Amino acid sequence: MPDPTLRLLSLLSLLQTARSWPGGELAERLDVTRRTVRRDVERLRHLGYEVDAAQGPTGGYRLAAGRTLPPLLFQDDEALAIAIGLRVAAKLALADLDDASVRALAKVQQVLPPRLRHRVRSLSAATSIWLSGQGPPVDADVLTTVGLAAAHHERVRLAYSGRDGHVQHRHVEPVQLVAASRRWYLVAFDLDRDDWRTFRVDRINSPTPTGARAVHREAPGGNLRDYLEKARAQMAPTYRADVSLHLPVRQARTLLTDVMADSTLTAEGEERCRWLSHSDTLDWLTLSILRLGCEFDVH
Amino acid sequence: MPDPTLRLLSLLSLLQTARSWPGGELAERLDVTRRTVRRDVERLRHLGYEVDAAQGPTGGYRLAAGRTLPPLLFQDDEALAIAIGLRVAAKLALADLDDASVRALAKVQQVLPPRLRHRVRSLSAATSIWLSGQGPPVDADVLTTVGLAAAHHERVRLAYSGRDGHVQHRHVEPVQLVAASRRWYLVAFDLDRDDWRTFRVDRINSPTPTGARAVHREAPGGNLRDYLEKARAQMAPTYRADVSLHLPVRQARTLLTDVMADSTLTAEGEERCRWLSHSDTLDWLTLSILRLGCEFDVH
DNA sequence: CTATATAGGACGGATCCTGTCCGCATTGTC
DNA sequence: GACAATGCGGACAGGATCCGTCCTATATAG
Repeated sequence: MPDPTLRLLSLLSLLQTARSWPGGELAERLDVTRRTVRRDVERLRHLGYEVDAAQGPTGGYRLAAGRTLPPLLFQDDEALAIAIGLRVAAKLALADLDDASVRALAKVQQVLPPRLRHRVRSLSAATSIWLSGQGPPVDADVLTTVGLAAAHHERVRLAYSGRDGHVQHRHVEPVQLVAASRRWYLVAFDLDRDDWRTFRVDRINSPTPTGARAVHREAPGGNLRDYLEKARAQMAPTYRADVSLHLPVRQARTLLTDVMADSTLTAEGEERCRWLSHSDTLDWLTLSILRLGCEFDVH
Repeated sequence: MPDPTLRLLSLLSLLQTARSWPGGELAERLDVTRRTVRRDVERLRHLGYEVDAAQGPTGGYRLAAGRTLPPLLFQDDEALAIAIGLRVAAKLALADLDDASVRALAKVQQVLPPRLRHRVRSLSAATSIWLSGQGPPVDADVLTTVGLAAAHHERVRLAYSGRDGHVQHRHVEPVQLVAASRRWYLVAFDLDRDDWRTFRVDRINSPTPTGARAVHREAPGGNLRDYLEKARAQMAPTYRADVSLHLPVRQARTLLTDVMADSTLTAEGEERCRWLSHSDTLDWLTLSILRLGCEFDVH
């Protein structure tokens, strides 16, 4: 192990196995002296990674939470678990995490050794069963493909199914993925229409990056944030709910944190509260309420 | 940026953003010459990480899938997404991933900066709603605590609820987490009983590592694998199902990959198949079948 | 008290790293 | 077809770094 960089990475990897390592054992594994191990630990600390050390016969080094997130080194099966977990997280489309899960998934999948790729596929298929009925089915591969294209500034050809089931072929420049009310949307510049469009990701099929670089464009309406807000409003919910929940308002608030965005909750006495919400699918609304597992009156 | 190790990590981080970086830009960011960047890329390749390079004016470097999984560097929100995804994955208790998700989760949580910890908590609470009814509720914190203790070889005190709801306090040395038929089990040495025991994790409450190191013991029955097999058999399913599914056998097999373990599937003509399965909860069985969304006859 | 841990200073020789040259190959654009 | 921007890699030299080998101090479990 002649390269100090490789040795530091190995050291990080060892420390991440969540057990305590005596310096002597580390020295043996890394094929250096104990003094060098101490120096390496010092370097890790200097890089912002907190290494706890315990003295005495039962002592040793272990990695702790520091200011900075250290580079994470995973085994094959752990990486697999992460990929699967992220696909599930992406499907849930939690508004708070927005596209972070897609970015992380793209990061992992980009470097996933080929031998693990097919296992992700099959495991992912297995999990998808348990998530059916949890909102519209979004293909994680489609998500990462268009998400990566947006990051790469690459053009993409895709098939888009309209409401009537008619399939159109589009040539677009993806810019941003947005999750809103448990749906994924893609903001992109439509080269055929020569204007900005927002696509529902669950209606996108077989997106293929063309390899051509996207032209840098002025954000739609001058400001991407504003445009996204407008787009979200346009993807407006079609159904509204106005129900009285037989729950104390505080309890309801905790239970509904996930769907609270754009909905209001007001107290109706001690034991009840009123919930004004909306969604674009009826299923979703009823599911949200049923999951609370309490009595309710519909207004 | 005087330290070559830190620079190499930064380079990895940049390359992981899934876009193409020209050498000049990297040189500027890392505050070195282009020649040094080339040398660093060479070093990364030598470490087993595949770096694609494209020549010409639109060229640049980007990270690709190699033989080895590189150290992954995440942003705060990406790490958050991973933690949440893994908690969900752990809850689903996929047999194929077994304890890989728990190990990965422990790895991430161990080094998660404090500022992110509470966000994991609240987001996790939000997601748990959508997973209710997906098997018995397992607290991800309990999982990682006992999982870490097993890895650390640390003793743990815990409260264990028996079938009758009676709570017992135990002092154990955790050895191994096992997922079987969508339940988590902990194999541990019970210090009070002075013998090996298998605990259902969903019945464990408030586990606290004592800090005391676990004594190295001979595996129960001389072989941990065998013991686990026996334990799984003991945790035997109480309910059996014998149904005819109105589905071609091949389609059923794909849909049931996740629950196939310990169940048999045989063809009954072209359009039907017969499924013999078992589970320890009735809910689970019915849910499994209902999720298929096909007609079925119960024998 | 003793054994075993971490912590860290001092020193010297070997090694490595980096910038600056250089010529070369490849590719997209004008 | 010329040009410019990109990647590739050899050679060299001065300076920085690294690492093993001493050393002592300090904390902790048994």
